[in-house]
Amino acid sequence: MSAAESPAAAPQTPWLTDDQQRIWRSWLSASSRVPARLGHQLQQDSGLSLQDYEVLVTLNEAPGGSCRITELATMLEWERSRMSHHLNRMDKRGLIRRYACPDDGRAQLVELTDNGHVALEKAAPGHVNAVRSVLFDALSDRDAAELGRITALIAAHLDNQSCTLSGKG
Amino acid sequence: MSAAESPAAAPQTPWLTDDQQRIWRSWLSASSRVPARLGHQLQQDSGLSLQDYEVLVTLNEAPGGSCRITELATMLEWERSRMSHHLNRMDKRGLIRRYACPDDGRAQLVELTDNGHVALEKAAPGHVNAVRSVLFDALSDRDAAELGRITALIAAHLDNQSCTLSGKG
DNA sequence: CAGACTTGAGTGACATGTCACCTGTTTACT
DNA sequence: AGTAAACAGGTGACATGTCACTCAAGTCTG
Repeated sequence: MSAAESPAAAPQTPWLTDDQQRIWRSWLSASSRVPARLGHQLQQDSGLSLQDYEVLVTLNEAPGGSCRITELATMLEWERSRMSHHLNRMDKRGLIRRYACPDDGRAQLVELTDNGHVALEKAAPGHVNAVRSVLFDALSDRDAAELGRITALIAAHLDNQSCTLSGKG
Repeated sequence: MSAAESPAAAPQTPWLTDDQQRIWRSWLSASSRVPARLGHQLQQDSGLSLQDYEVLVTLNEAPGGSCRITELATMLEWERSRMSHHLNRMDKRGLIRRYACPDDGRAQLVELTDNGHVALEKAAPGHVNAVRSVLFDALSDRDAAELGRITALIAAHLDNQSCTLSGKG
């Protein structure tokens, strides 16, 4: 539901083909609805947002149970200021804790609090079920594998072109 | 980067397999980065957000150039209050206009202003190029078709299970 | 070492999205 | 008609995300 892919064709602009439009809209629909559904489930069942959950998981999996804020932001593909704001909120709720990095006076390390661990462990089973229910139950193993392969291609392509994008492709 | 798909397996909870985790994370990464990239391009080049653009396109394609607010929200898969807030903002910027529906005293119709049409026509070529550059340039025709087929399956699956989701899948 | 530059983190203002709730209209049922 | 339910839309409070900016600590270079 996003791209004006053909409002009275302009001179040099090749619009998307009908097929491409269909693909693009399916993608948009699925990629906005899946996280919406999962977010609702998580919020209902655990009082966590999908974002909270991502932070909890990433910290939980970090070697030593902690990592730098910038590192966390990189892993989550978030902007640093978003990370900072979100950690403030999670800090207030007692889910995470920050402390100075001994090796680098500029850096802060983040780790889960006990509350954070508990929240994650309570939320995880329901969330995993929801992921399966929303995504994997819809697909054969072969289709799921295809989806993984194709989304990996897209991600790799984004890495390559980095930020070289504006107007003309 | 989202799901804690195996923190010390709990009794009855089947976690995701390693393959499923990889698929899931590729999907998450691609589906969050694609709109981020497109949003930046659009904002830089046209001063429109991706959301503005979606509204403009949908209205532009609507038969008669106008439609009801709820109808618009349904097409965009947005909540109605989100629609309402966003239309307020776009109204203030002179992109859209609302007026009473003659057939139904409850309803409002929305349409593009001249400014809105101009903004869309200026933004469209760059956005289309960006979509192609970000998504279709990464994929063979066959892969793109596969992506369309699979995302359509996911969307259809979401339609079916509607909101029957909470905890156990 | 001084000064310029880079890096890690945070902040305030503002844009956007969600939730619970309100108002006015239409529809359905009796 | 009379009333309950459903519906269209809107609002305020609050959660979240972005942008431009600041500050402090490390790094590099003459």
